[in-house]
Amino acid sequence: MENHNCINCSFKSSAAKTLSKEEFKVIENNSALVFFKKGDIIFKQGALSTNVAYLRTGIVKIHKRGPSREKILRISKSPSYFGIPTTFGNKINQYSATALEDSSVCFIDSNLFQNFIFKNGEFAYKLIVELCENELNDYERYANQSQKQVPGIVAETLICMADKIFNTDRFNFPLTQSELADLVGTSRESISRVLSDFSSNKIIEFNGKEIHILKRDILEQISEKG
Amino acid sequence: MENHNCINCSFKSSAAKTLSKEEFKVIENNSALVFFKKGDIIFKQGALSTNVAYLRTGIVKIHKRGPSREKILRISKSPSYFGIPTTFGNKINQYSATALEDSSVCFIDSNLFQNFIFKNGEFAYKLIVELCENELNDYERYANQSQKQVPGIVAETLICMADKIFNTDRFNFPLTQSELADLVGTSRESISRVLSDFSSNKIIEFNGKEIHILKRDILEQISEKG
DNA sequence: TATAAAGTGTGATTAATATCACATAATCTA
DNA sequence: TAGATTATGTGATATTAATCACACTTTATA
Repeated sequence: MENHNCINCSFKSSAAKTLSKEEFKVIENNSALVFFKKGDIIFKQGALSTNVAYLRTGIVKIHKRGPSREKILRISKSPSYFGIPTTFGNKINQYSATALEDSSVCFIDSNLFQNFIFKNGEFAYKLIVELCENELNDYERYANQSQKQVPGIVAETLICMADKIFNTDRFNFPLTQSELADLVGTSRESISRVLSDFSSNKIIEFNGKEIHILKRDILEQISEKG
Repeated sequence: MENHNCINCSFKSSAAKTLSKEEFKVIENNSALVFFKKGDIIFKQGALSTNVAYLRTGIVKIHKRGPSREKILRISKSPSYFGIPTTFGNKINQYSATALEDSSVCFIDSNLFQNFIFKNGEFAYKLIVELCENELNDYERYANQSQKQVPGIVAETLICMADKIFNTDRFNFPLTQSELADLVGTSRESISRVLSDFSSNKIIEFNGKEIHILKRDILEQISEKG
């Protein structure tokens, strides 16, 4: 559970490392590397999906239309696969992916990918392990968030971002407050109030885009209390 | 996405079918079939996990301690695997499983299981597909529930149970109201009130344990509205 | 079968947060 | 750089559902 690099965790590229150089070349030669600007849609819910997406550089959000609004399911930073469930689980994308920073994505043909799974047991096994870790992580967040109040979830999210995406307590926040609301499942206004509150209590510092966690212990306390 | 047989969907045994008779015998001979009574704990969060659990008969709940209460992550009916993520994702169980009805579970040694993945690409591939479907289903429920109010989630849950577990609109409800509260993420009292309300409006009929969906269209409407 | 334990129903109250309304600030874009 | 668009801050109000309290009912168990 240590290799994760996103909120609610996409899996890392460790599976890919089990391929030999030759095998990896086959993948490289048969896949398109595409660059996306911040804000660009990488793939869209409802569209046909025939490729596995592998994030080489950048940060993306995985999101899905809910009954009344958009829900951000996870945020994933490179390197990670992020299109496997939607490609192998269904012919039609069940969620969208959008670049939060300039990003590059390798689209691997799903038949090619399937071939490697068939032929390379170790590769398949690592994929399975990573999908499992992913699921455990979903469960963790799912169990937490349904029992916490807004300040607790926001605190948890900030800590998680610092630890799993940026590896520092000071970073440029990749989301608007509306998006953060869609991630934690609350309203934009509530986010604004919670952040103001954290800020006026000197728990965090933020000016527009940059977040600086000043009192991590208190933030953790708020997160644990709910 | 059609093969599912649980709420928020565990995967079916289709992967196992790709094994030859001989291969399947090896698994059968090296795994223990254990019977559980309603209410028995099958495995427990925090315990060491060295087996993959395959539900042969019965219904189980997968649950996890949250910060303030228990959260039911999914309900799974046979036939299905339900211990893969916790076995391959971590050495320690990240969630518990408890029998909701008398059940029988086949515990397959994880090394043996891993062996089959290594050797049988088709088996591995089907497992991957099913894990992916699982994840998409989690996403679906996750996106829905965070945006619906209690009556909407309860309506959705009842419909889902009727369709995916019992295949009929009249069934013995496998959960207490407290458990249903832990599943949908609300309080026991709210569940009681919502069910009373549905009942007095003749949308459902229920006497203790038996649920009968009388007006499915209205229930669906409530579910969609939120 | 008596007694305990677990589960359920329902009113009153409280608390959290959604919603509405609008002001202000930042940022795109022609 | 002007004007438009998008993002944010904040008060007032409404609403949903949590919590508390307790009666009642069903189910276990000695």
